[in-house]
Amino acid sequence: MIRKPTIYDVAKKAGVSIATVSHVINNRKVGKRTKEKVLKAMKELNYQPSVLASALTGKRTSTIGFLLPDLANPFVAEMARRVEDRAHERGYNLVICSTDFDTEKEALYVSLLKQKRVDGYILAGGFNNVNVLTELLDEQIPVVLLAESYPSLPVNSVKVDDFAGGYEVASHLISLGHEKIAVIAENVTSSRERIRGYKQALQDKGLDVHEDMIVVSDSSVEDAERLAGELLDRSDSPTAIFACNDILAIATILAARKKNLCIPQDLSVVGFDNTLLSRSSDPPLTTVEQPIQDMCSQAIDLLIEEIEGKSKIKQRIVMLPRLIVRKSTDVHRKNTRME
Amino acid sequence: MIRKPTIYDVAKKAGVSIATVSHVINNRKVGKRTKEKVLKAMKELNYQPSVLASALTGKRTSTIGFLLPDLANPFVAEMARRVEDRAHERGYNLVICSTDFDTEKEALYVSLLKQKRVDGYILAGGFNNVNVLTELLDEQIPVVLLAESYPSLPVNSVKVDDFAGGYEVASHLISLGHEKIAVIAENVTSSRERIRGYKQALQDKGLDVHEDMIVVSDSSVEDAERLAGELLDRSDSPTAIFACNDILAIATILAARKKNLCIPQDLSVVGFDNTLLSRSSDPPLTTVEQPIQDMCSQAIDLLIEEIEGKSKIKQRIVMLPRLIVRKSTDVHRKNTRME
DNA sequence: TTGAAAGCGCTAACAG
DNA sequence: CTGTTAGCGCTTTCAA
Repeated sequence: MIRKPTIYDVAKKAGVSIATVSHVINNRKVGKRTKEKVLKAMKELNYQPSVLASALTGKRTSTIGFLLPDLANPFVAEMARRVEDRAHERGYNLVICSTDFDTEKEALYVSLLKQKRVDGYILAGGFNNVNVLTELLDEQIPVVLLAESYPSLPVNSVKVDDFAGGYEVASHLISLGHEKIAVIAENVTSSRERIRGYKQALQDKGLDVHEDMIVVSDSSVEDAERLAGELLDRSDSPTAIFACNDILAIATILAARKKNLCIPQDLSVVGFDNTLLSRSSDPPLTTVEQPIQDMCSQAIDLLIEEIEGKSKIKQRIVMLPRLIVRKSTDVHRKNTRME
Repeated sequence: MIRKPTIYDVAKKAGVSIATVSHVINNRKVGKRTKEKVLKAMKELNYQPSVLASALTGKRTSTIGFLLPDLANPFVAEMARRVEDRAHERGYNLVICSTDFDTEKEALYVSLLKQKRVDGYILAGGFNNVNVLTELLDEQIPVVLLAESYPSLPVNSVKVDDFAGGYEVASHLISLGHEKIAVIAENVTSSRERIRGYKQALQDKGLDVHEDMIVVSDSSVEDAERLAGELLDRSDSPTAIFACNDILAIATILAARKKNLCIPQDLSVVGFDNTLLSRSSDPPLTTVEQPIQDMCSQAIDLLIEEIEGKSKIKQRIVMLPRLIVRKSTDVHRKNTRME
């Protein structure tokens, strides 16, 4: 393997010192003529500066650590894509780590990324390890939370108003005449917020909240399908189910299909996230759209401001979600399932 | 920001030289007692070696560059997840770049990753820039192609037998009585192979191949939907459509739905990849399963063997796909659309 | 404007 | 077994 050209090679070829080459790399004041010589030498040698070496002297690595629960989840994958796009636009690379909501993995990956000296972190969608987060904050390492937030911690975050989302979903269902509305949630903050919104809507409309109508899944399709099935088997089964994300909603539909229930006639189902899944499912899913693109750009922008030291004030950005009504919800028809 | 402890700090605290510390880090022969002292010092200081510094002296960065077409594609996202898992198991991180099949982005990202000295590359699913690939190979940088291959180049690759997949799909459709079978493809090698298989099956069954029944999309849902629509508008419209991936198949279904065609009664549709989409769609999609997990582990393992210099013989691994028949295909009923 | 030289944190001979 | 020391490729004073 042939050795890559270094700054010394360029310097020699251009007949200048390495300091001068360094100056042109970082385009500082250099004589026009010398600059040209250096540029020419760089081109001829096909020289590419080593990020490692320059980072070692204190400069940035231009890479961002992106921790997320599971890349295989379409909503998460789409976030990743948007984050990546913005990061690249700004000149940063992304190293991605799926944590599966596992606090140990979270700690492990952060530790690894620290050794690689990433410039900052985006923690997305359900980062559970508060210790690690606090540590990062204490060490003044740039962090922004995406699609979640820790109200008690001074940390940048970007998310939708999950409470409002939950509220809208429940209101929609109630306006359709549903009263027995179950919820399938995940064990993450955003789900909890959505549930809060759901409860608030019920109360505002004078309906009772039944805690046993709220179940928490481990985020897998299988588990959600099982839970939905159980819900539907109850004597007092719900006429509508609010799934806290589209995958859970799809699982719910699969469960209902197994029991020969028609959607939306026998059961209304609402998802969350407006992923590709919600358009392709049968029937197309009523769901809640998050402004993913904006959220992700903002998150990266916030992070980079902090990395580049341009701002020190922490921000909590909350965007508004939007209910998208498709075919999986309909008016509740009394007696429909009384045969 | 407090300075992170370095090897010098550990050495001083343990009362030994930095060389000794280095030895215990890379666990080489060190006296039991001294080793303990060093370990203790490291723990107390919460010391973490700098990957940058050690990489600068010639060691690995333990990070792999992963170029893929688009993370937002569910099949690609799932590959990414599997690759990531295996990479982490083996102690490597992944930096991910979506190229959108754009040769310039491909070149740009590889160039950036070179500057960061990643140890090797996984190029997935449609890497078009042969120059860049050749360059990598010439520089003896470890590379493995995932879900694609360049038969003419000496490079490791792992993929399914796309030809066989296409052959199986077409055979399935033909056995159902279809004769006018269209194809919606992407402009990538795997699609071309699948088309070859499709053509072979037609020929083997004594059917004519009509090139105008094969259309190529730009991989977006919108474009595929448009193309499918056009196909269905033809006077001599197909009774079955083979979409070269599940997203294209979903788009086809959407297009058919718009024209009030029932699937599979009026039109059979087959996808490829067996993503979550194919299970959740309506009707559930007949599709071809790729052994993603195996492919991805193998790809990483191959790459790491090469990185760690354990093997120099290039391999081309081809796995067998499996047709999964669901509800989107049915026997062709003559006259169905003759009203 | 340009250059000499001292690091950045670690590894790897080479000595002892 | 442990320590000394010369780099790895680049940035950055400080002089010239």
